[in-house]
Amino acid sequence: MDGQAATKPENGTDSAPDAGANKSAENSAEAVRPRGNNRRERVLDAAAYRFRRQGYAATTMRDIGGDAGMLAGSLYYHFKSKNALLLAVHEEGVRRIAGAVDAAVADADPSDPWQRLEYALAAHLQSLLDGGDYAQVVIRDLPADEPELRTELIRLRDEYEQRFRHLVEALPLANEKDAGWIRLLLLGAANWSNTWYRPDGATPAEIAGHFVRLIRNDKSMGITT
Amino acid sequence: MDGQAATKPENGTDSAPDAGANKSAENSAEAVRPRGNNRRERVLDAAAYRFRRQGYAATTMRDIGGDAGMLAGSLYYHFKSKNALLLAVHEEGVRRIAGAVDAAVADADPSDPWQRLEYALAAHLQSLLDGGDYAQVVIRDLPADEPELRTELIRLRDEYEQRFRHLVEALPLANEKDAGWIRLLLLGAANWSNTWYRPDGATPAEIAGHFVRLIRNDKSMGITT
DNA sequence: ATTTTAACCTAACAAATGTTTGTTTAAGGC
DNA sequence: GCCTTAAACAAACATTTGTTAGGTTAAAAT
Repeated sequence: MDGQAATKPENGTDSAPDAGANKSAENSAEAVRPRGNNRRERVLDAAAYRFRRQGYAATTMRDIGGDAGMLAGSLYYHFKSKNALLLAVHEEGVRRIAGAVDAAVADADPSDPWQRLEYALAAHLQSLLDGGDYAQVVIRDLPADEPELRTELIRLRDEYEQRFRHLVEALPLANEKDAGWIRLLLLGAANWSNTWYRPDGATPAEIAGHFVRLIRNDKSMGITT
Repeated sequence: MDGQAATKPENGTDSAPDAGANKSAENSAEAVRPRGNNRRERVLDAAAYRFRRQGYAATTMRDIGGDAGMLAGSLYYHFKSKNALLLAVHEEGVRRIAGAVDAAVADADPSDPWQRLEYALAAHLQSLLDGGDYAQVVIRDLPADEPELRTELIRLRDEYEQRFRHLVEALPLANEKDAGWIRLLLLGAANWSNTWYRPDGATPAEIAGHFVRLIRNDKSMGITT
């Protein structure tokens, strides 16, 4: 009984990220040449996509494989375990969001610490809300089991948030002790924003502007020009 | 026949919430009379405990059963499914945190909307940080699968947060449009606080005080007395 | 043409999962 | 004493899980 090809996954039931890349576009060397490790990127994209929507525990290797256009077992050619996949997503996420924030800060007026903070917060929000799934996973997905992995992921995130610690400490505040609270207030509200953010509402830059303005008020003291 | 008692879980391997209630205290009617539905409460406590630490997806019915002092199958006498357990934890959590906030607001000066907001935020933080596991689950655990359940859980939380909408709208603001941003800023930062909160640091009331003060500044306009 | 190798598939494994079914225990009412 | 019933157990169930082992394909190197 049974045994008649019960499982036939073939390709994902719902192509999530972009499972249609190997069509008939054989112009030169893209679809017909999986020689480069561009498939690993697809796998990572699929993992980030699923981890963001369902969380780590609720995501199966078959989910990821389906989205990446391969079977679950094939994933182990690119990553040695599910944990390794999560770690890779986190690392890439931190890389992206940190790069975005650094670039935004570099664009700001070096003599205006409030603007620097606002630009950084806007980039943080942009990465989190409109940017891909990677940043979201970094912020939200911290599995409780496997404490070693958890420690490593927290270390990655703390290293990133260090930037905001410096940005806030550079503010001209009446009470320097407020720096820590301002950072916790802004970063916490930002990291929570995905629960209420709507693409048709305020943009990340606008949100950052509102948040910074609310706590700025007249707290600045120097900066006369 | 047989009866070698292969599996003998008896009581949890690590008594998590408080698995030591049926000792030898048979004073009148507690340990010897499981007639009341006091076991259901233990099950709910265990579920809240696990859901908070591991999240919904990573928690197994055997985990909960172990903590509650029974086998996984026995849980189905009290709750008809794992989803039902999560829903019950959410309902109880909303009941508790809403009750705490309402009580705190009732204690505040009715003519001082800033104090009312601060007290409410303090109670919210207290429930979230020092209060049991229920409130934490309400805030953090929203499983993505089973959209019906998710919708119901979000409805529960939104109903609760409605209180803050009213509290913020009662503030004497220079720009009324800021009410929404203030609510998102404060509530977001509060809901994120469990990632950095340490019991030996600032108390929930102190945290609420700092947060409210940071955005208050001189935004108030009425309230001369 | 042959070999190599990156990339993937097929097929299974053992363990864990949520849940169900039938049975047992013990307390309380009659 | 018997009967009812709340509460739990014991044992399985059908899937699903992460992971592995060996086979297959096609492009690249020799």
